Order: sequence, then C-alpha cells, then structure tokens
Amino acid sequence: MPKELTKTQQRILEFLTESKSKGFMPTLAEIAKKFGYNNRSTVQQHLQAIEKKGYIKRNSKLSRRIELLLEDKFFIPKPILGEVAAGNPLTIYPDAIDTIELPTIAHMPNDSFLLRVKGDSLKDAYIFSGDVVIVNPNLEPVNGKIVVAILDDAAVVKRFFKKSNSIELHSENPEYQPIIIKKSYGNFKIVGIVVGIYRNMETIAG
Amino acid sequence: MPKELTKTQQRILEFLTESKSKGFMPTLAEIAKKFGYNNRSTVQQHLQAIEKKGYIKRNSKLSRRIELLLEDKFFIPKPILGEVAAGNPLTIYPDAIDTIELPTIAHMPNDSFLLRVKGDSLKDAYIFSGDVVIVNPNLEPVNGKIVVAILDDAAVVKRFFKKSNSIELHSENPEYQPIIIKKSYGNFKIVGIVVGIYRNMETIAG
DNA sequence: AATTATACCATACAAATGTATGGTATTTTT
DNA sequence: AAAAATACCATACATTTGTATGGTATAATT
Repeated sequence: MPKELTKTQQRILEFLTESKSKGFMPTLAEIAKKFGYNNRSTVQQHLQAIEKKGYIKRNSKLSRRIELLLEDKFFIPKPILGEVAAGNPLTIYPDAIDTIELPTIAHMPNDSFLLRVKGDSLKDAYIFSGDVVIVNPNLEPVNGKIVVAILDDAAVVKRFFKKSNSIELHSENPEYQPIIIKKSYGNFKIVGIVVGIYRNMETIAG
Repeated sequence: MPKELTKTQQRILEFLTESKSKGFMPTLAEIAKKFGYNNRSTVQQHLQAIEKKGYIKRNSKLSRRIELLLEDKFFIPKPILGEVAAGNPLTIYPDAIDTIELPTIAHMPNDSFLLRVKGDSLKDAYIFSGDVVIVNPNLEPVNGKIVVAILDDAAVVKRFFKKSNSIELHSENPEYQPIIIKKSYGNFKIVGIVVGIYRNMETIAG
C-alpha cells in the first residue's frame, strides 16, 4: 500500500515510465532539463521522495538505474486491450483504457504487441490460459488463422473464417459456440493476427 | 544488408539486446566486466565496429545510450541445438540443426539453449511437436518440473521425479510409459530445466 | 503556533563515464 | 608479402553523473 505521490512526483514517475518504454532511463540532469529545473538536486530530492514512498528503487552510484517497482512483472499488453478471452469475451472497462499500465518491456518494435490469454477455448489449438500471444496488427486475416478481434467492448482470440455473408470466429473447444458476425454488425474489428506464443515455465507450479 | 558481425561482436550485441529487455543499457565498464576485459577501450572499439556495421547507434557523450537498430529484433536468431523427444528418445546432433527467430520477450537466461520438440508425449503438459523449448542448464531439477535428459545417445523432454532409489521421467500422455533410471544406469544426465516455450504460428498451416 | 513536507536554488566533490591516443599480437583479406 | 581487420592492453582527460550540504519560500499537518 504505497503512499500517495504529489503532482510533481507523479509527473516525474510518469516520465520515468515513459522513458523506460522508450528504452532509456534518464539521468538526473535529463529529468531536470525535461521539467525545467536549473538543478539536479531538485530532481534528486524528488526521486528520494518517490523512492521513500516505494514507487522506485535507485541503484546508488549507478547512472540511469532507476527501477520501477509497482509495475506488472510480466510484459502484458501494450495499450488499450487488457486481457483477451479465448473463451467467453472479456469485458474491457472503458475508463481502464487509458490507465492501463505501459508494458515494462523496453520498446516493442514493429507495432506488434502482446496479450495474455485468459480462458481455455483455444486449448485444441494449443493455446492456454496464461500464455502470452504475440499479435501483429499489420497482417491480413486469412481463413484458419488465429486472430484477435474486438466485439463491442470485448476482445477475443479465435480462429478466423470468412464466409460469403459473414465472418465466423471459432473456438477449438467444443464447449464454446462459434461467434458469427454479420455485415450489419456494428462494433467489430480484427485487431491482428497471432504470430507467436510464448509461455514462461518458471512461474508455473507443476 | 548489414555486414556480418564477428563472434565477439555478436556476443556483445546479444548482451545489449538482453540488457535492453531487462530495461537497463550497460555502460562500457559494465560490458567490460561482463566479458572480462580489463579495459573500457576494448569495449569502446567493439562498439565502434558494431556501429560501423550498422547494428547500433551510439549517442556520443551520453551514458548508456546505445540504440539497437535492425530491431526487427523483436525476434533474434538463436541456434537450435537439436531435437528432443517428448515421446521416444531422439538423437542429438552436435551442431545446430536450425535457427529460429526467438522473440525478445522470450527471455533467455544465460547459457540457456533451444531445442525443438518432436513427439506428443507431453501434450497433456501443453507442449507439442514442433514447439521450441528454452532450456536452462544451470537449474537444479525439482520434482514435477519438466527437464531435458540424455539417455545414452538420445535426449528426451519429460517430467522429473526423484524417488528414493531411482529417478523417473514421466510423460503426460498415457500412451507412453515412464522411464525409470536406477542408480546403476550408466549414461544418464539431466541436461537442464525447461524454462519457457515458444511456438511460431506463422509457419503453422491451420 | 510549531513542525513537517514540498518545491525549488546553489555550490562542491568523488566517482563514473565516454573518448582519444598509442601500443602489441593474431588472424583474415587482398 | 603487405594491408586490413580483429582483439586485446594501458594511460590520460574532459564531462557527466550522483551525492552531500546548505539555503529560501510556501503549503500542509499537527
């Protein structure tokens, strides 16, 4: 239960998060410049305050070594999506969209992004709850490929099939019915194609 | 079309990529320490060479500011050392049989290596033929963990169980019998622990 | 009313950092 | 055989970097 940050401290922490996602932690001087301080010791004291409140950890004497605590350990999605359902669609909270934490992974090139899968509807396609899927938004959906789609406020991972009058999103688990999208359907969008799966075994109990 | 890197340069570039994925670019001194150089200028020259070949860009005068160019390196090529059987044992080849573009999120601990799985004996552990497993040779086998072992000239991926008088290697597929290794068994060695799995979906037909 | 936290500034200093320069030895290329 | 690239070492130097210390002013707590 971390203490609350002041406005200034928040702004600095935001800048740190932003910097991390770009791949380069700033020096005190760079932070000072960014916020118009004439002086590094001002930054120094802000960082000490932020550290005291438990948001960061500084590696004394080492330059640019500010660790962001309180961030999700594994690299969850980049922006917007949150979690994506392999089973029933998951709701995405509208106000959560902007406040989802940036990925901790440094700089993800190529516009690809990661999503952690929840649910087991794709287990016959060998994708399981907890797996991280790598999604490329720049590929065209092809019949039979596994895609990420948005339906209204929910996101799903399903196998894609284009029919003459509709698009069908199939689960591979017989317990789940296919989702059929007619042309009239309003809020539907293919987000991208799943190009890879990664699973970390170290954190799995068994 | 970048020029080829030497072994040393490759190792350094890999270290940079790795560092970036951890969030902290190293200083020259840190790189030197990592590779056992007594001297920063050695690193300095390697970096200059790597930069000249177009793999990185350095921000002169700024510490820890090494940009990784060519960063489709979301996927970095890694050698696959052989194939390993989830079902019946397979032979391991001394040289790399293939390379794979491993996503940088698939954090590869030092000294870890890749093996491609053949066979379906671990399908109940969600590992399938064609998957690439990341193997860490520096971890102690723990009961229930999935390990890579060598039996005579063959290698297998199985779930590890230590009993009082033997070691058992279990498949999760009921079609396969567990392998039981008694102490008298000659040519047996645990190669490492499976710490991650990566599967490329683009090459999969369906 | 007194204390503490916040938000800045200035100066000083040791250590870290990147760079420059010059060197040796070995391998690769021409 | 000569030239270039590679892979290291050593020393020197200007900047950068983080820290320490001391200060002022204002807002928030006690």
